[in-house]
Amino acid sequence: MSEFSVQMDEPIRKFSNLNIRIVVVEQVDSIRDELVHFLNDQHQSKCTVSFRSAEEALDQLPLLRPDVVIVNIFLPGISGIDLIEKLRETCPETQCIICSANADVETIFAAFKAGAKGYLLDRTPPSKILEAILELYHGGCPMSREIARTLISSLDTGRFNTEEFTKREKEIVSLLAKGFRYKEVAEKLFISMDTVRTHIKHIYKKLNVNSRTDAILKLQNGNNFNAHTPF
Amino acid sequence: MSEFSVQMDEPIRKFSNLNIRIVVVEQVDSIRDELVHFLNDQHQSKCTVSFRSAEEALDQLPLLRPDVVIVNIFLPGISGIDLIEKLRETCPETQCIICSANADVETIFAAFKAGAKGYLLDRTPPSKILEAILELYHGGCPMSREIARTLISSLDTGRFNTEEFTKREKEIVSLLAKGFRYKEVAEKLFISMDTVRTHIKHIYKKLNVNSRTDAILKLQNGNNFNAHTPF
DNA sequence: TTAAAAATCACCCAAAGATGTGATTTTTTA
DNA sequence: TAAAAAATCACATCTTTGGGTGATTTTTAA
Repeated sequence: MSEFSVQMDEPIRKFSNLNIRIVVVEQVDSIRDELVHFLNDQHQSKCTVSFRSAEEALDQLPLLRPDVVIVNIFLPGISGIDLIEKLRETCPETQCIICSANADVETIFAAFKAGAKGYLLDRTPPSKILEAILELYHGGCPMSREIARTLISSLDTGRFNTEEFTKREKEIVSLLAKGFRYKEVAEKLFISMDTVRTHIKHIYKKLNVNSRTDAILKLQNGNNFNAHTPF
Repeated sequence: MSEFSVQMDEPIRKFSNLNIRIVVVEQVDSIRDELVHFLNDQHQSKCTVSFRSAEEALDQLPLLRPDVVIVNIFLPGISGIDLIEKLRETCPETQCIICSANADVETIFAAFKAGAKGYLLDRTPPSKILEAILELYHGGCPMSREIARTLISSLDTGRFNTEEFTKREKEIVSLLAKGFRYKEVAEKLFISMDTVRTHIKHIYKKLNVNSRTDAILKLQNGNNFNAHTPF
């Protein structure tokens, strides 16, 4: 069995001749060469070019416009994440998979925010990288198991007991989170500003916070950490 | 080839006798029965019990404590998401996969926030559901391709041109976003509150906002919508 | 139908935030 | 090294927010 997050009713044509055009950006010669050779040995993929730094890649990629770029996060000079960030401008059709030894939430988010569509751990063997490429090519977002778990678990934390809120309070919380001023909330809901204030007092009491930002953080990230979380 | 987000250097033992204990919660008799029969025909899985509503499931599951529960999001009465939410208390070891026809970001986030560890589209055939179960059992987070794409793309949006900020401004933005008061920021950075104010003025000007919340929203969600976005 | 919960409003005060103007020192870079 | 950018601080003012107290009306649920 295999890898990556995939749409399940559309099996991947593992043995068809896709000739997906791939570029590898990896500083370490041995790793890069092994991967490039492997990809060229397969009938689904073709990797005629590779780079050892983001700078070189940025120079050439807009001309090459490959289907997929495999980027190591750790590069000399510009990082893999910044490279992906820049490629979205110059190579909008190209999809990127990032390879990283890091599996912390911050790095994962940074990579996906930058525009990566896949995230593999560094030690992933070439055969599995090819599977990820195929997965990506077919519309999925290939991730190492650990990455998927970290990502999904980071969404999990939150869940403040929003059931505690009344209907009106939920409306107000939602407007607060969008940045509306008390006055604007009042106008939107056709109630007085003092009433808005009262609702907010109740909301803050229930959330055990005392500022809008803390309330939003608590509702977004769960009971998590913010500046005023006592340790 | 196959499915789901997976750790790639630990191949799943597809043909071993795992006997993963599974429970299915699905309202539609035909779908439920087909899945249950399929799972019982496999040597890796065993599904001796199934329910057609969350209420029934909540009653029995704490006693059964299965390895995996397959929950349809659409159930009579309590929804699949709420069921998962409640199970985390009463069945903390049990892992849940949700099945849903919905593929919108809100529902996806709600499911994972509730504690789901996998998310499959409704039309997923039993054989693929089994693959998802195996994937989950091995520490992954199985998702339909479309789900993974929607989830990852939702992270992508943001990315305000953070390059515009100076080093100091980035520090201050980060503290602001965590809910620290001006005074606290000043103390943390060993500068005066007036200096903090000055930096924040510059930050707001660059972001073209005029409140902390709007700044955070802009940095989180990109140039997106907030209360004061002109239409 | 009665008690509880939710929603409404008012008034007051203090704390925090936003905005403007002006200025000095340090660091970066052309 | 000279100009530009970044970082620092001060003072003033006004707006917004947060918190306390108290009260009435409407809705919900026991």
